[in-house]
Amino acid sequence: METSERLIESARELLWERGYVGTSPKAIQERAGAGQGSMYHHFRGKPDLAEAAMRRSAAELRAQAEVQMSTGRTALEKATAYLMRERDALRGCRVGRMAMDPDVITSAQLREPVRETFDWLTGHLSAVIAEGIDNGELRPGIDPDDTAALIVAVVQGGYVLARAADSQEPFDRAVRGAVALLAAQSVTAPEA
Amino acid sequence: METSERLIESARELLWERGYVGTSPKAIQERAGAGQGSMYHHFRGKPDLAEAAMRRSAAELRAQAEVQMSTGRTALEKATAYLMRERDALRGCRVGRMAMDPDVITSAQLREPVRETFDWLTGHLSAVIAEGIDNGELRPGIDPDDTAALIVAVVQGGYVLARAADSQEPFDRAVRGAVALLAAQSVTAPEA
DNA sequence: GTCTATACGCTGATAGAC
DNA sequence: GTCTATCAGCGTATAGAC
Repeated sequence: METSERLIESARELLWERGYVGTSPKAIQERAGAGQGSMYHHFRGKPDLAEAAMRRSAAELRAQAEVQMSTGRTALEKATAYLMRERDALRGCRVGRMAMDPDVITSAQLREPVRETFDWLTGHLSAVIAEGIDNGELRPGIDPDDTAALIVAVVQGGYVLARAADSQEPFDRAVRGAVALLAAQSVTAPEA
Repeated sequence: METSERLIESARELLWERGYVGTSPKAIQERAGAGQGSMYHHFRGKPDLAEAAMRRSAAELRAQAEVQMSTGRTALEKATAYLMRERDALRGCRVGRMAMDPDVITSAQLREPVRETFDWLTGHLSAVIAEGIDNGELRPGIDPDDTAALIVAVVQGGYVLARAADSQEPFDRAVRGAVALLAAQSVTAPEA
């Protein structure tokens, strides 16, 4: 693999494990097996390399979400497929984690890929819900945008609970809780 | 205010703004108006001071949650009161934020107050839901533990969405989405 | 209790040789 | 493209005077 590739992949891993503030250029170089000069030849500095790494992780997340959201036939199946995808809750979300980093959130350059990703994700889920309502599959009482935000938030918040507990369990519970409440909105299941 | 108090309060603010990895002893001292020696006289080091600060924030969070969960009469009112409490979504949760910090999560000493807090919180919400089901107020189809985890996760995940978007809106949407789905579980509102 | 002095490795770069 | 200096400042303390 090329040096520039290895730097991006190393940055992706370290940003996932330690966040932006907790990741030093030196650590990235060591993991990539590259020297100082090499990194500064390919990238202007830490923010540039981090942006490249974050954009790649964001693209990966979108690709995965697209698979899940085209996995089911009904809106409920699609939303459930997104929620129930297997996730290592203790590792958390490569993209969502960045939102908690002070230096990412105060930099327009670094926040932008994060913003785009969640915008895209909630937008697509909202469309799925809206279609389900139009179909007559879901009760019209729920708001598509609110419900989409809820779904994405449950996953992101589930990571917080899992890491606090040092256990996958609260993540799985939160997701199951959301799936159960959504299922009750199906017109074919009038009772909870 | 005593020096030791000022150190704890400064640490609380900085941990909230910048996380554990992003907060240096020096920055805490400067904000507290205290010297190096002063801090190391009152605390053994950064982890000790951080633990004191986190335990105080955890106690504060529990006290607030107790107020909200005794605010309503019915289970639905209590859960809704917890969800709808006014929150500055862009600042996030003082306790939940710590769960994303690599040095907190890998230290038993620092993770413990975070674990306790979410344990306590989900436990109490679960009891509220269970009581609502026993009362006949809520449909018996939902699991109290799963639903409690969902409620806590929505709030924590809402912070992620808000910070990613640099806007309060997605947080409010996620919370409203959760409130709407919960309300549909009330036996007095058979339809969504 | 608080202060200043000292220490050593790390952070995030730049410069210039190869 | 990659490597090895070199750098000023920060991070996280410890020691000892006052």
